Amino acid sequence: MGKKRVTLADVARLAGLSTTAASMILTGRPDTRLSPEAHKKVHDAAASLGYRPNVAARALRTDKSRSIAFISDYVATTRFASGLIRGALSAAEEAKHVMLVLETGGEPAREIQAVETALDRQVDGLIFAAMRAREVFVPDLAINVPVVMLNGTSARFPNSVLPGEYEGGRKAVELLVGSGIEEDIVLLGHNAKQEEGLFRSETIARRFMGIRDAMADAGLQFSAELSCWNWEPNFGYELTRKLLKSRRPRALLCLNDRLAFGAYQALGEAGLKIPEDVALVSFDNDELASYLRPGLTTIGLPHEDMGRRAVELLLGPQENAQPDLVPMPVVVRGSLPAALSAQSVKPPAT
Amino acid sequence: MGKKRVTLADVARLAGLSTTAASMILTGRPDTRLSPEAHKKVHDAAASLGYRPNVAARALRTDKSRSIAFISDYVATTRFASGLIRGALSAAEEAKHVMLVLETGGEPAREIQAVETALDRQVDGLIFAAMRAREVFVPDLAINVPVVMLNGTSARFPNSVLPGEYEGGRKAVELLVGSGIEEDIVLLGHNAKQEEGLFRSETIARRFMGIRDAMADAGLQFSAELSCWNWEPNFGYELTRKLLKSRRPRALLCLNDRLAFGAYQALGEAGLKIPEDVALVSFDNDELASYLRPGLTTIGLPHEDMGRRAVELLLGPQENAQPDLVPMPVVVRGSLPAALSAQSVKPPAT
DNA sequence: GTGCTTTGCTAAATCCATTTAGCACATGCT
DNA sequence: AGCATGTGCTAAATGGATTTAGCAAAGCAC
Repeated sequence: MGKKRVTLADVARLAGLSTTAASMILTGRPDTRLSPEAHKKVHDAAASLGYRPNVAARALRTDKSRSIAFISDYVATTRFASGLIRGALSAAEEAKHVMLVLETGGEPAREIQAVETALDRQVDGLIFAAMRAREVFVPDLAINVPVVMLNGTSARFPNSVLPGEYEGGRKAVELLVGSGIEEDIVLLGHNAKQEEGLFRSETIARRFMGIRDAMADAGLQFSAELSCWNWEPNFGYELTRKLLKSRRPRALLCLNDRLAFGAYQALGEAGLKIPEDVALVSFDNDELASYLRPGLTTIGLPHEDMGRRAVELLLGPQENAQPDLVPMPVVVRGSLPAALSAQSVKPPAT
Repeated sequence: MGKKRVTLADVARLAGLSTTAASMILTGRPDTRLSPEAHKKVHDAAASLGYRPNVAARALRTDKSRSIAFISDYVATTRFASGLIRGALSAAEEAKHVMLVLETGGEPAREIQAVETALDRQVDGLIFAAMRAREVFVPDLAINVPVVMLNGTSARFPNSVLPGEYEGGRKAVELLVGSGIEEDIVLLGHNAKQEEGLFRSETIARRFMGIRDAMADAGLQFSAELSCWNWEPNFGYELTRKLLKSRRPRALLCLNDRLAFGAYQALGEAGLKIPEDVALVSFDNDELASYLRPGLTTIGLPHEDMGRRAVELLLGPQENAQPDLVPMPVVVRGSLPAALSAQSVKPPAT
């Protein structure tokens, strides 16, 4: 019936020592002067009783809970969030922390709620994750624990983890050039506001910069730039269809995989072969990209690495205050003319 | 500098009452005999100081933490997990609980770890979530809090939340029949072991039963059943391609959206029009299904509802001990000949 | 043997909210 | 007046760990 949990006092009693001694030994204090025999007795007692410390009691005393909060705007609209969460979760587990997940829907009231809830529970750190990389609103509350922005930035909290979009943009162009394509490349998904960093995402602006710089370095120009305000498959489809009425490009550089997916559909209908007639490169490494035939070559968003990195930063020494740029992996599949073989490739040296 | 947190004692002092009184008033005890003035004074004091109770202290005393643990095998391999998590998260928020998310990778050692970690933290309940509905291994530990199995079952813990696969299976067939298709229907993704419930998922067996029963009720038989051991796009593609060499079916009943996706590709290559030449119905309501053209009509897995339901069961009165079957929504898109218009439809009366 | 340091350990305070037991006074009844 | 009952509130114990302050015995120097 009433078998209560084993407490430190029980362990101490069995070991024939004080709770002080037991506590010091089990928490592994360094400067203690307790004898080796005492250590052994306490450890044995703890093991034989199956002692597990009461986390609430410990948190009450120490104000540390070995837990962190992952506060995100959306966890649903995700092929994104789950990667971030998974990476964070795994790093947290390694650091023997648990992770509270909170969702705010981007609503200020819920954001305040979430932060208060987290702080009430003595979390040792906060991660603010945004599903679209952007300047994130962080409620104006006194926060007395470390904060890391994940896939977003905040003026108040300089520590952030972002995808290395500039390099990613460059890589996409380099892939095209590297497979011998040097003319009639069309950019699919151009958006002036995004390029200026005004809409949705600052980091996308860097992706554009990388693309532009690499094009310039290769001495190339896009033969057309197709604009849309949203990067969904039907835009990719419509834009590509319209394009094909007047010309037939050698390659499409798509700003994400869903646009590329739409483009595949339009190319298929037009009877064009990928990559023989038209080659494609894209961004994100959506699950989608591996389902297409041929597989879509894409510069992946390193969500899992980012989540992991955020936790490491959070629990680490809290020094550097510049954004941590996580390299975007190059995932080579069949949508480019051969040269490289298939399979995923980690970011190369350069 | 050292502005500490406001404690209950501070509130009591400001209100000119004892901490006992403050505690009783703030926790909203029903049978208290404290005066209305006392109530007002305490509430005012708490508000003016911005008092927030220390959750650790409360948990220590009451053994309740207003938190639950969501223990899942995989959170990554997900278009699935995120729906479950999101639903659970939102129900937890409504119930003013927080949710710890733990991932085990299906490894027994980590499962034990996860349960211990959760219990150490005084969680008020455990949700064991499986990414594929199945009998789930639950570590053999003393668990003294409610447990709900989510998308899985366990002999030890009868409370579970599962998709209503039998009805879902029926609905898929009824959709085909309802749009006037009565012959030459091919089943894509048959798998004897799954149908017997021996492989991966028990609940899939019920999906098959629903399909078979509804076919029988309509007096129909499949003109072919294409088997494969894995429901990925390339299987759908290859099987459909092979099929098309010898015959041209009127409809494909696909066991999930990814198979259907593969079928779309093969049908497209063969120049067949959907739904005029070949109609499709499928299961899951993957994000994918909405990207296809025409959109894929599919019987959705109600992950979000399931997650939500699991939390409600967990925090509810703990009575019923039979599986809670959450209805699978019918999502009508363009892959069936008209009759019903577009858009998502909630499960109809029958 | 006196005085000082070191070694090995412990008593008691502390973190903060909840809860049990019960006090002091007022009211009602006879 | 005497006793029971009700009202409004509080002192103190409690939960389980960590941590501060410090005690007793042993070792050492001279």
